[in-house]
Parts: sequence; C-alpha cells; structure tokens
Amino acid sequence: MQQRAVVPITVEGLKTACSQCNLQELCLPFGMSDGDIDQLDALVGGRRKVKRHQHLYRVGDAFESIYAVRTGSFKTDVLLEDGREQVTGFQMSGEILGLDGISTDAHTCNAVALEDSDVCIIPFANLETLSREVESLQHQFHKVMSREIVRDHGVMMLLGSMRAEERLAAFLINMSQRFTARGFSAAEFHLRMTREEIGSYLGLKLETVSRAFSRFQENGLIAVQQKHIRIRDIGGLKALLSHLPSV
Amino acid sequence: MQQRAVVPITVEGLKTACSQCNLQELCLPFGMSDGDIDQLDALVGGRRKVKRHQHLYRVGDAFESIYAVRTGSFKTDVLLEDGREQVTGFQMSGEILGLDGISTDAHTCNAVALEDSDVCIIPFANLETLSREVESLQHQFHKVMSREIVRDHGVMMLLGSMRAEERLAAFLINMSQRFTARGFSAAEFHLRMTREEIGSYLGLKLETVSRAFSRFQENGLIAVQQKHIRIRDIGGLKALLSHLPSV
DNA sequence: CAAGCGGGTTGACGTGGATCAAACGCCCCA
DNA sequence: TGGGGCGTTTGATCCACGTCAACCCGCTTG
Repeated sequence: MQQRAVVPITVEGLKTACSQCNLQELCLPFGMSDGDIDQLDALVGGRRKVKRHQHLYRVGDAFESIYAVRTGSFKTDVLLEDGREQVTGFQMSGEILGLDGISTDAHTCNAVALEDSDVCIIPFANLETLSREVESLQHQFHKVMSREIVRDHGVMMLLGSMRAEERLAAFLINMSQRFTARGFSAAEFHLRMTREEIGSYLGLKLETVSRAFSRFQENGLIAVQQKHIRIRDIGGLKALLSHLPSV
Repeated sequence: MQQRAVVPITVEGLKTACSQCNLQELCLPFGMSDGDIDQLDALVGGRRKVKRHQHLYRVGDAFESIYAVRTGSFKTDVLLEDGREQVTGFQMSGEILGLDGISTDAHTCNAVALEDSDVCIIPFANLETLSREVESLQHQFHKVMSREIVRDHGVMMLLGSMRAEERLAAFLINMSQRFTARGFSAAEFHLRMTREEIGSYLGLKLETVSRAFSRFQENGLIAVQQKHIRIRDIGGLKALLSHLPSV
C-alpha cells in the first residue's frame, strides 16, 4: 500500500458527475462527446456505498435503477432452491450492474460486494428519458447491453466446451485484461473473490480451482500466493486456450 | 402433414406488417398499444427466407439489422478455433436474433436455420430512430435485451451447476413452455435439432443426451421416438429440477 | 432395389473432476 | 500475543460423464 497525497475534500469534489469522472472510458459514457457527457451529470441519481459482503440488490427486489461501479467490485449470482449457487459474473469499476431487472421490473439475481465498494445510481426511468433525447447515449446503452450478451456467450463457451485448466486460463487472461484497462498491472494483481466463487463461476469445485492454480505454478505460468497472482507467462496461458492439451 | 386450404396470394397479404402479424404477443410489439404497433409497420425492412442449414448471419458479418423469426427455427453458436462448437441458443417464432452484433457492429456468433424458415428484417438504425420517438417501443426493446441476459444466466446455471438429467429436464420443460406459448401442445412436440446440438447447448456429449432420453423413457417421464417427444409426467420432470436425486 | 449415410441407440471401458478428509497458513480479535 | 476460524492446499478415492465402438433405422440417390 502506498501513502497518497492528502487532497482537500469539498462538496464540489464529491458531486456526482460523469463529466468529471475518470472512469468515462470504461463506463456508460464511453465514446460519447464531451458535450453529450455533460448531459449525463443530470442522469446519475446519487451514490451508494456497499460494504464487503453486503447486497447491492437481491433476487425479487423491485427494479428501479441500474448501477455503475465506481470503486470496489461485485459478484452477481443466482441460487437454486437446494442452495446451489451459480456466480454469473464479477464486476469491476466502470461496469454496469442491474440490467437483469429490466425484463420483469424485478431483479433476477443477487449483487454482492466483494470488498467495500461504491456505485453510481442511475434511475432507469431517467436513462430511458434521456436516451430518447441523446442519440449517443441511447446507442451506448444498447452497446452495453449487447456487450453483456456477448460476454454471457463467452461464459457459455467456457462452461459448455472447455476443460478445467482452459477455463481457469481464460479467467486469468480476462482478469488481466480488465486490470490493464483500469491502469493496473497486467501481470500482477489481487483477486477479490474466493476459490469457491471462482469455482462457481467456472463450473468447478474449489478444490479443482486450487489444483489448477498449483499446476499452473508448477509449470511456471503463474506465481500464486493465496489471492495474489503474478502472471509469468501470459503466452503460455493463451496457448492453453488455442487449444489442444500439450501440443 | 395436412392439406391446407388454398388462400389467394395478394400483394396485401404478403406485406410486412406487425399490426397484422399473429406473433405480436411473442415478438417485439408485445405489450404495446395498437396505435403504437401501427408505427412499427414502417420499421420492418422486409423479409428473408432462410433454408434449412443455411446461415442467417455468421461471425464477423457486419451488423446492420436484427431479425424476428416469423416461421421456422434457428440455432446460434460460437466456434472455438479447434472446431469445438458451443450452441448458445435455439430461437423459435417471435424471438429476436442478432442482438450480439450491436456491441461491436459485427456479429459475434452464427445463426443457422434448423428448418426452412423466414424472418423479418429490422434495420437497427431504424429501430433506434423510432424508439427515440415511441416510448413503448424503446421500453419493449430494452425488455427484450434484458430477457436475453436473464435467459443467459439460466443457461449458466444449467451448465455450471446441474447434472446431466437435470439439464435435459430443464431443456424439455423450457421447450414445452415455448411450444405452449405458440399454441402448440405442451405435451407433444417435434424437436428440430439433433442430439449433438442439444448436447452442445447443454454441455453434454450426444451419447449422454441419448442415454438421458432413454432413462426418462424407462421412468415413464416421456415417450421418445427420434425427434418426436411426448411428455407423460411433467411433474416428474420438474421434480428432477427442484432437486436432489431421488428423495 | 441396393447401397450409402446421417442420425440415433446402446454397451464396455476410461478418466477428469467431484468428493471426502486432513492439515496448513493467514488474519482477525480478545 | 495467542487462539480460533475461514480460506486454501493437498492427498486418496469415487463416479458421472466422456470415449470408443458396434449396430440400427429411416432417407436419399443411382
């Protein structure tokens, strides 16, 4: 951890404002002109802090807003009646949560903070109203939803067609890319989720995840120490995907 | 096959028109007022026939339109470079295809007709323009996308957390519900896809699918004859889901 | 009418990942 | 500073599903 310069906190500084936000490039405003982005400032209904392990929303909650992660990270999951959990995604800063609620006006999954986090609240009625006026916002929002669908297809590919080590390699590459996009190291990062949560996401048991990590370490692909990951051979990981066991 | 009455074919009769379409309740216009639906007639850019095994679109094709299935059915899939296929969905009449393309302006999966089919072409630029004017259309479209995301979560649950027989039971129940919604029998229907395609969708090998069908038949849950399915005990199938092997 | 073929079923066997179990290490808190 | 608990690692064993292979059936084609 690094000491950071003390910055005076002012009301201005705390104001919710897409136009001032350094996550623009990762978030809903991505690709919009400065002028259009200024209009978004009116869109955000406020912020909300969510402590580690607290829910942002639960299955069945009335749907009113979507959320943009400002700091921290979340998981979304679905529960089967007998208690089995399926993690459907992990969300980092700039990513949008809550799209599942639009279809039935109620949330269909749970969103839980993996660490102390905070989010921008975007009342959905506002978003629809404004996106009828601001074409670029409309288009961006459609892209965000479509991207989620494409991501889900990738997960289906993972779950339906890959073996354990391929799944974990794909997961690590994906995490690395997302950390990179946020200005963090591509090679060294700290996972916020447990082995069990990774396993649930990847359709594996936690022991299998742990063993795959160990195997990667033995093969010099990564260095693991609990949640801390250092990627030593990204090419090797990618090779695991573009197929074939050891060719 | 049944002889059908000869109906005179006129230009009127062939005209694309949501307001005249009997799929309204299942398709994009669902929930919209008659007045609003009339405006959709301008939206549809035409129709397209797709023969069995032909592609409606392929990975990489430029994205310009989404499609509503009028007759027939489709599968969508994603291919891994080593040839592994993951079927990401099966689409029936009234369902929307092509939403994956919005995110990158190019399609990210393949859509293939399972039988001779035809679709309405909905140019996406038109849809965005019109949905800036017609609030109910905008909202419906958002619901359609969200529903797709929720469906995908269900598939993740299937693939990540269920065993083979649970997956197939969920698949059969889902098909039954969708046939029912279309006015067909809930208990007796004809599958358009092969065992291999079902297996790919469910993350199983075709032999496993075949064996699970046979097991269901032995247990009096269904009667199978190739692609023809008759459900004899829908409660029994549902019981397989709400859990626990034989309790 | 025969031959070929794609799709489906069934059996025998192999294996990747699940399950069960034990021990370890980090971290929180008294 | 020491104890307790959660998360993780690792080993031994099991089993659900994959793999390989034979065969069947209904359709198409010459």
